Amino acid sequence: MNDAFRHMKLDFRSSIPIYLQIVDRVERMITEGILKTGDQLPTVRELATELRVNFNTVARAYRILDDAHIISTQRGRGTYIWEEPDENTLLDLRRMSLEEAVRHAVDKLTSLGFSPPEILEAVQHQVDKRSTHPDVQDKDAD
Amino acid sequence: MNDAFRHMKLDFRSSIPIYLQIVDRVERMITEGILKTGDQLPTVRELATELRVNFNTVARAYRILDDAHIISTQRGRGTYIWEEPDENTLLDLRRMSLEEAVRHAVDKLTSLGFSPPEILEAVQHQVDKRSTHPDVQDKDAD
DNA sequence: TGTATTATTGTATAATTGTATCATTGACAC
DNA sequence: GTGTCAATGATACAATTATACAATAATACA
Repeated sequence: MNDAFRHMKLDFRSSIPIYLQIVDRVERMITEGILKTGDQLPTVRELATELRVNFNTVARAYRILDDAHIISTQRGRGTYIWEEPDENTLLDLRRMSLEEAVRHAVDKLTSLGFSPPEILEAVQHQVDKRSTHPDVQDKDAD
Repeated sequence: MNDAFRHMKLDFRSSIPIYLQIVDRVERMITEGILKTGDQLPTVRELATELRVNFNTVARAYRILDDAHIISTQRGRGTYIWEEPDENTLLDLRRMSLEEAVRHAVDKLTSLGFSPPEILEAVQHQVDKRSTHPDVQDKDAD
């Protein structure tokens, strides 16, 4: 299993359900270029053992990612990153101004106890990542 | 279920509400060392049956203990004595929650056609605003 | 090869867990 | 009386787990 999955920590106390936390982690690994097109994900049972949850919980996360065409799960075969990941199609989007959106996001984060400089740094980090890992399409990576 | 819970007698005539009595008993079991970090508590329904009260009453007690970070209730999994996460885990979780929130926000905005530098600049703007006028909450912006 | 057998994969469904919401009860002030 | 409010109960719900299952792959053997 990809080492990145080993370091995937979950917060069992969070009000965010575990299966959504898993969805999030996988999406992030794709965005960051850790997972590429065609890569195999851990089996539901492997990942479940690693995370100490029931494999159905992992299966539920995979199911969501599958519905969103981010991954492709095949009974008896395994789970793979979808051939043409297009994360932008996954998001239910609303129209809002940039200013407004940013203000809301920053509001939310400061209310969670993050300081503005901290937030700025995180955004900087995100933006950097996007210029370092632009649309990776490496089919023969395995 | 831990035997200690079996001997947990409640006073239904007391003016002290049942849920508070339960809170008290659990706290006592912890200070007495009967319950240790990570131990699983009876399910709300188990304990409710044992004490002959409605399971919502037990749930209410558990909720209070959960808010106080004495126990950790997890839907579908059960209830456990709180384990204080070590410093590193805390920092990890905090960092992850920030990263994920930022990633989602940036995802959303780029999918709306804003470029990363553009987003970064908007955030910079927001952050500046807050450090110059820390009290103002920009009431009329929506 | 071909095929039977076994192991491994994800899937479907029901049971178990805590949560949210509203209804009922009972004590108490007026 | 009756209005109010906290405590408790009833019910429906959501997340997770347990179990049995079906599809695919891997293996053994003729």
